Amino acid sequence: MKLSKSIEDYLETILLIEKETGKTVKSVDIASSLNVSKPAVTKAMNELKELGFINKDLYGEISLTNEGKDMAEKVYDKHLTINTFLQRLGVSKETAEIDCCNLEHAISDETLQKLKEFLEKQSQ
Amino acid sequence: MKLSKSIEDYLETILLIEKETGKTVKSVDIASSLNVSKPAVTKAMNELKELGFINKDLYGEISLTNEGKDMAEKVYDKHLTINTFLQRLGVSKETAEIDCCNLEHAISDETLQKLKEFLEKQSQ
DNA sequence: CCCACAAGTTAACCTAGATTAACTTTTCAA
DNA sequence: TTGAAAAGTTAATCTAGGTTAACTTGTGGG
Repeated sequence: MKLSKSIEDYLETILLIEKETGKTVKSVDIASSLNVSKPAVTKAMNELKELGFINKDLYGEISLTNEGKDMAEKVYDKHLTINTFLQRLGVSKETAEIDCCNLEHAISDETLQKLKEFLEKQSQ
Repeated sequence: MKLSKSIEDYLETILLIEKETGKTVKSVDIASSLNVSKPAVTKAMNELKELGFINKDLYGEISLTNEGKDMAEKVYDKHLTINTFLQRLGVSKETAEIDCCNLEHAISDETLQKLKEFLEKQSQ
């Protein structure tokens, strides 16, 4: 299933807030984390619920379903791999963090795999 | 100046058609090359003209201005660099070509520079 | 030369993903 | 316990970048 950049960003953000806080996620935290408005979050959450990626009822808090968690972990894994790869290449921490947020939505599984292989070879 | 992915794609396409044919470019060729409709090209050309990147009058043919050519070359350079880099990493020709079309719009100048340095080191 | 078809444009519309304004619901501190 | 502030939702709107349908303009072969 190919998700939009936007939807991937929401999924990833929910995962990160869950990881950080260990709690269910509030809409307002997603909004401030992604720098979007509250209604933008409401709409995105409706879509994520439709897709079966989150549990949420009206005015309720947000948590990832198993399927949602899988998808979010996949996106976040790309993020981490690309970030590490770029820094290994000599890109600054700051630029690597910015770039990987964009690149993570544009990279194929095959290429991601090659990045991982490169990193493994390097660390041996 | 930060251009949209879409505008970058149009610029790059015009450059490639110019390179291939050595002539001015027809709207219909851009449409078929990018797999978009003719009206989509008309709109994009209006925007590119506004931006000073192409010369064109109503019902006329299309050519890049110096500024447009610079921008287009910059995008195409990213394309080539990323393509070469990915293949050097072991990514298949086919996937490299697909991925670099997406990645070229998402990568910073700093990261591009590091890719180039990597390729130079490799070839020494 | 002329007209049929190719090329280009215009208008109306669609979708995704945002926004602001105004409303409803929830929560927590006095 | 209650009411003000915080959180969430709804409605209306915007923008970018597409589409199709219908129109206008350009052009080359008979």
